[in-house]
Amino acid sequence: MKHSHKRDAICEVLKAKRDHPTADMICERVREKYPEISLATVYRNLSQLCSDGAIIKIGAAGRERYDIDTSDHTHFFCDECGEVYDIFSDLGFSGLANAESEIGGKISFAHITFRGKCKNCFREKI
Amino acid sequence: MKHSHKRDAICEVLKAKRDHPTADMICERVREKYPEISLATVYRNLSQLCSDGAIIKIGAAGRERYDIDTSDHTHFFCDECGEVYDIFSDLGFSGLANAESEIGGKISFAHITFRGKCKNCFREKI
DNA sequence: ACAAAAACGATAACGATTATCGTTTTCAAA
DNA sequence: TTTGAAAACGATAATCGTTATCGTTTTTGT
Repeated sequence: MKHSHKRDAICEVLKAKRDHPTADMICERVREKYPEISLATVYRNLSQLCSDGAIIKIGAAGRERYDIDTSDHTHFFCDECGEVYDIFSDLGFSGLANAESEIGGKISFAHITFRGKCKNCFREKI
Repeated sequence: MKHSHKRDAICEVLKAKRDHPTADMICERVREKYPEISLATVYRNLSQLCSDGAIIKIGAAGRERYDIDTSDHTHFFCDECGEVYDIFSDLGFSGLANAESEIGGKISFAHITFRGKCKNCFREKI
């Protein structure tokens, strides 16, 4: 895993604040250190890091977000404020075999996301 | 639920073949009956049907697909041929409470999709 | 029959992402 | 430490799915 300085900075940004930023959020943050970095460079490095398996893309149609935690976990999108949170709890997900036998093929990947109101936004509704 | 002729035709197309077509697939198929229909009309009617709750959009980042079956079920995307299949099996999904207490908010929606190889593509690999 | 509302087709606009291209930086071998 | 090829870069054009605009046509209720 060789890293250029800018690619390193992108990883640092992802490590520093685990809020699953979008490409342009990452670009803004890296600019605090490298004010001249181009959005193209951010995208270029993000897709490279993805194919290296160093980071993952969270499937957020139309506006991708990135996560440096590649371990198996789930994401929660707050419909109110747009924040994205990690979920590490056991989801008691046992029906994979059922699903697999229904389609008669091979499932390699289960993608789960949640939507709703986060702690803060839920409270504010009072 | 008032429907224009073209909007009806779109629903017919969705009923006729449950392969979760994209907007332009739908456009092509409707053109067999209405050769002059515009892709804009297809999109306009699809989003109207979605907000009426008559159809659902399957979250397939970058290339949306549409399903006239609005009942609670899951989708399987074949990575090989791109086809999308329904899954109605019980997924034994019991961990919602865990997830909810972890985030401390309110989960209103769980979105699950599967990826892998479908029956046909899995067989062909022999 | 007729006016208002809804739907339409063509096409421009949009926003996120990717590709192109000429320049700059990195880095290992000489 | 020079040097040359590979990698990375910034700027910007291009792409692609989708949405918005707008002037025209069709439908609908009276």
